[in-house]
Amino acid sequence: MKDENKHQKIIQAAIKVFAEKGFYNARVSEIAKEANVADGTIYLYFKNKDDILISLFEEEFGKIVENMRQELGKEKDPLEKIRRFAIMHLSIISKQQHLAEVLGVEVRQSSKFMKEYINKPFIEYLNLIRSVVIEGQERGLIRKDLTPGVMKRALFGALDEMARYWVLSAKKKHSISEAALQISDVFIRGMMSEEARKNHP
Amino acid sequence: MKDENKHQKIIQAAIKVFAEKGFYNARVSEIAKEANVADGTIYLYFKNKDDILISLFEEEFGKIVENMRQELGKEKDPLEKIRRFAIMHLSIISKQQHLAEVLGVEVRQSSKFMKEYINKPFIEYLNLIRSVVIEGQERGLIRKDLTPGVMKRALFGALDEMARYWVLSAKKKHSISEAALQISDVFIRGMMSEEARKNHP
Amino acid sequence: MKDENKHQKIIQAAIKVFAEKGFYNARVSEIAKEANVADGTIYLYFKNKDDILISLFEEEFGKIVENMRQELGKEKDPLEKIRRFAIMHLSIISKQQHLAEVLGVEVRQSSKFMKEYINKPFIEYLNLIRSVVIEGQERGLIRKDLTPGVMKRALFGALDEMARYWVLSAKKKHSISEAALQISDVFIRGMMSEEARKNHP
Amino acid sequence: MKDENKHQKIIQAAIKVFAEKGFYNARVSEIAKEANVADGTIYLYFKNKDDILISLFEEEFGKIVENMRQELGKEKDPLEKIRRFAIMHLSIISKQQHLAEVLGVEVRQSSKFMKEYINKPFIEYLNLIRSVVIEGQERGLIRKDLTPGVMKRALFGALDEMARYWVLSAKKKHSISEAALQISDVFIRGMMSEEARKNHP
DNA sequence: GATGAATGAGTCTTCATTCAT
DNA sequence: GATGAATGAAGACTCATTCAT
Repeated sequence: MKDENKHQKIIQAAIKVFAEKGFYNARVSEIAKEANVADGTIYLYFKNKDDILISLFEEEFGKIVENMRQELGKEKDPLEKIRRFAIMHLSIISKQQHLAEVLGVEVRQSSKFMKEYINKPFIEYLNLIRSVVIEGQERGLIRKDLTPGVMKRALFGALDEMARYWVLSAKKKHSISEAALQISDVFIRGMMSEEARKNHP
Repeated sequence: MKDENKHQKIIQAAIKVFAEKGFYNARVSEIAKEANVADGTIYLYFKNKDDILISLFEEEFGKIVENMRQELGKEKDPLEKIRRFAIMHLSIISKQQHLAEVLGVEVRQSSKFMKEYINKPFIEYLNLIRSVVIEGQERGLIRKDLTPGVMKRALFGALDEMARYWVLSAKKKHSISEAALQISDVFIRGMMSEEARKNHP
Repeated sequence: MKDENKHQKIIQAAIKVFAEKGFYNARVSEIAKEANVADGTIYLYFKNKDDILISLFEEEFGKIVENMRQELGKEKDPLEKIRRFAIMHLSIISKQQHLAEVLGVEVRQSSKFMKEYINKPFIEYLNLIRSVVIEGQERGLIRKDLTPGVMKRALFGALDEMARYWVLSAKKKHSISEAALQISDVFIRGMMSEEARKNHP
Repeated sequence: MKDENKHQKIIQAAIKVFAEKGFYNARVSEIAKEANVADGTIYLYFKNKDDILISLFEEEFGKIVENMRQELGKEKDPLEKIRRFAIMHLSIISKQQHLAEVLGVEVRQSSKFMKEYINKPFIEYLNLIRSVVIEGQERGLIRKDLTPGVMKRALFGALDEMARYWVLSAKKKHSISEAALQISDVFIRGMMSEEARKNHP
């Protein structure tokens, strides 16, 4: 497993093919072709087809999580962090549609076995929101009656459903960034404490 | 091809098996066994494996949509309707976990061909929310700067992501109905107009 | 097995379906439908699908053999008998195309097991020619160096190949009776003894 | 998909298995076993089971047609060509019995779809006879009242029926080459013009 | 390391046949 | 006898994975 470059080429090819066909309808030979590599070569870099998906997740999603973490670090206000999260999430998706499709779609359908592997970076991603919520509650900006674990899923789900629609629809009616603003706005207003409301626009 | 009862038995068996294994890992023979029916019998009631999933959607999701429509009809206040929607949605899911898994998971991964068939009842369901939002805006209860088409996906996504977690997690930490209340509460507060806020608790 | 009428209805339906689809591509259910009979009813009159074909042969081919035998009986001149055979053979085929297709086509492809049953009436039919040839040789009208067993197959094959073409071709270019005359003429001239040639036109 | 040798091995195995069982009773797995190849390998060289038969025809029958064409080219006398044709036809069959069975039997029963593909070399083969007849007529050696298209089928049918018998019968009573001589003799005498008769033995 | 031809286990689907009504 | 819903054995074909070159 020397050639890091070939590893990447296969991952990128897999993203494309998985996005187009879905994991189960994707053929390993097609990924190989897309990567300009022989079928057998795939097995020098990955244990099996499942492993391609798992690696893809860990690596590509890992980058996104790291990216998002850094971006949120730049903002101090927890309520603003929520807006940033929404905007960035949908921006990532609009920039990497294929990857978004794979992450969004295949997270759910993959067999129970795979879920185990896939969930880790996913939960880490969700917990970025959770931390923001907790921080907001500690600072008195977010209502304390809201469960952070519920909010993280609600916000992620809202954004993600929007993203799925946007990725799959050909027409792209709603501007994706406008959607990000609206959704984050509803969450911010909905979650903010009475106290925060007085100081916020 | 008479026995309506057998059709249902197969659908129910399919819900269980699809929920457990996912569509692609489900074996037709396993559905047959679960339905106490011979493999071949399946093909007296369904064209092929895909057709089982498609029928399942149209029939079972259709019932849910109808149910929800009637339930929302009983409530007059649009903001209350949102709460009801949330509560009912998660209540349906907690009562029909297997079905929820199939609907939630397979909607996304099924091949593009199937999506065509599957989307119809799904969009109808989403549009129940959209109607409520529009109604709320017309009555001045919901901010007019929010796009109904964005809100319907945001609310559905929030609830659905919560549901997925709840269905898949073994421990069921968060009460699902408590989550429904929190999520609907955030959406109601987040979407309500300044005017409505004065009259609402 | 009382209803002789139903037995016939099934045989007739089978002739039609076998002719259209061939034995292996014919579905028992299709024969049943064509015969206006339930699938299961077929098995009250026939042991299995093979048995339909075997019975069909024995009965329908049997009738033809009997018919031909009588017709040949009316003619005294062996050489004329050959002409009659040719004309009648192709006339039967043009009148019962479906049956002809089944007899002609399925005789050959059916499994070895079936051949055993099917061959009997077929050989009987061939032997009608053989008898004529022998008779002709005894009367000095046909060359004695020709083997009757070879001639019977040659004449039958010549007529049958012509028939197959005629049955399968849509356009029916060559008149079938004209073909019968030409073929029998070639055989008569080819087989007749020097002696006979002097007395024949 | 390189190995031309493997393609041939499969074709040869198919000839054997089709001859023994017939196309419909032949199992792909049996052909694979006979060819010392895995089941799946067959599908690297052929699209499907039908395609094996079609390829078999085009390739093997093609060779025979070419062979016969060259052989006939060596003979100048049209009447002699007929004898040669008969002798060669039955000689080919006696040398390649399995192939003969497949060609002779499956030509007729194959589904209408396949016929399209199969007929081409077959018609080409028949037209070798047709050309000889026409040539004979032009040279005044064959009676002009005979339709070449009828004669080609008659001669082929006569030989083919003989061949079928010979191939299928265990005992091989009649010598096949003796039969070829008798049949061609009958056709030659039967078709020759009065003029030719004077000059011929 | 790279290749891609070969493998063969695994599955959907068909359809002749049965049998409860 | 007649029905036709139900059966389940059987087979064509696919495709992830291997391994000789």
